[in-house]
Amino acid sequence: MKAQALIDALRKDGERITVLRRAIVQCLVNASEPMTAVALIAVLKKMNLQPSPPSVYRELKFLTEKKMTRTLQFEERNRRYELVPADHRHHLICTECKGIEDVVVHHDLDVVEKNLEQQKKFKVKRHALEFYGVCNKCQ
Amino acid sequence: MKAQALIDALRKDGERITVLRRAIVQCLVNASEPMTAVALIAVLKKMNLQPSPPSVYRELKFLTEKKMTRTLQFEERNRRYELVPADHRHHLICTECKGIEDVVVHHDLDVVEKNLEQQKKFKVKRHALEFYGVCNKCQ
DNA sequence: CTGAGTGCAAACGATTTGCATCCGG
DNA sequence: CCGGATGCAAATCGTTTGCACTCAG
Repeated sequence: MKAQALIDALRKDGERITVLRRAIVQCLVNASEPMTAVALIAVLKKMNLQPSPPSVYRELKFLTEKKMTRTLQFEERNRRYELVPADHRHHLICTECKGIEDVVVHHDLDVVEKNLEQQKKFKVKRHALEFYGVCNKCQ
Repeated sequence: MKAQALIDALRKDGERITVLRRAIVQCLVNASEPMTAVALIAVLKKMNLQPSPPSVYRELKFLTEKKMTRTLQFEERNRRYELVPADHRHHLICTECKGIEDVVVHHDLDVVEKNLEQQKKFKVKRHALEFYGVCNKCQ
């Protein structure tokens, strides 16, 4: 199981494995879309954990520093968190149901970035690309 | 002057032209990058206006409903606002100085969107594309 | 004159911080 | 045992709301 592998990796790094840490990793592995901290807290409550918000935020920060998760900011108030995906992902965001779908799209942005570096002298480190629209179900 | 044209358009729509409204439009016209409400309030203060934050937020909401401005959300806490640009813009965001530069890039995302609509049955309305990196000055 | 626009105070909601306590290794 | 992890309360901070007052047309 993926969650166990992540936990093992943390343990190997000498990090403590607490109940909350294990549960949060498990939630993120199960999540079908990048989660907000608020949603994560709700799920954890259903698992009979009563985590305080600060603990959850600190844990997410910890995992992000460990480069195990990353943060995303869409056009909404809350920050979202997801496990760092192996491949280069972008997102489809439904403006109706607010659902988020991951996609791997084939694009020419590498070329675009090279041009930007030459023409604008801007050193591109990464890019964010989101598509907003209406998902299959909501049409 | 661009600001005057926008004000005239509003007046033509039967909207009231207040001191604050005119000043905010002027600020956005002058702005070299999408502004946060907080930054906008600071600039307005320098113009000897003492707008209350709620008034500024309401005004920005009004202008956005009028489709004269639009909101942007980068990977930072605050929302940003900019006049709706005539052409299709994206942004270069410097992670050092936090500066934002507009760019018009030539890309193949139209094709990507068509593929998404066919393969994922996701009706794309728009996309957001930002490049994060280090600007010329900060390198 | 009349309703849109405004200021002020307070509410809101996500996130952070300080601090005392707890527990994994 | 010991330092990292946690809970709780409170602070932060951008943004929103309620309400009474003001001013543009």
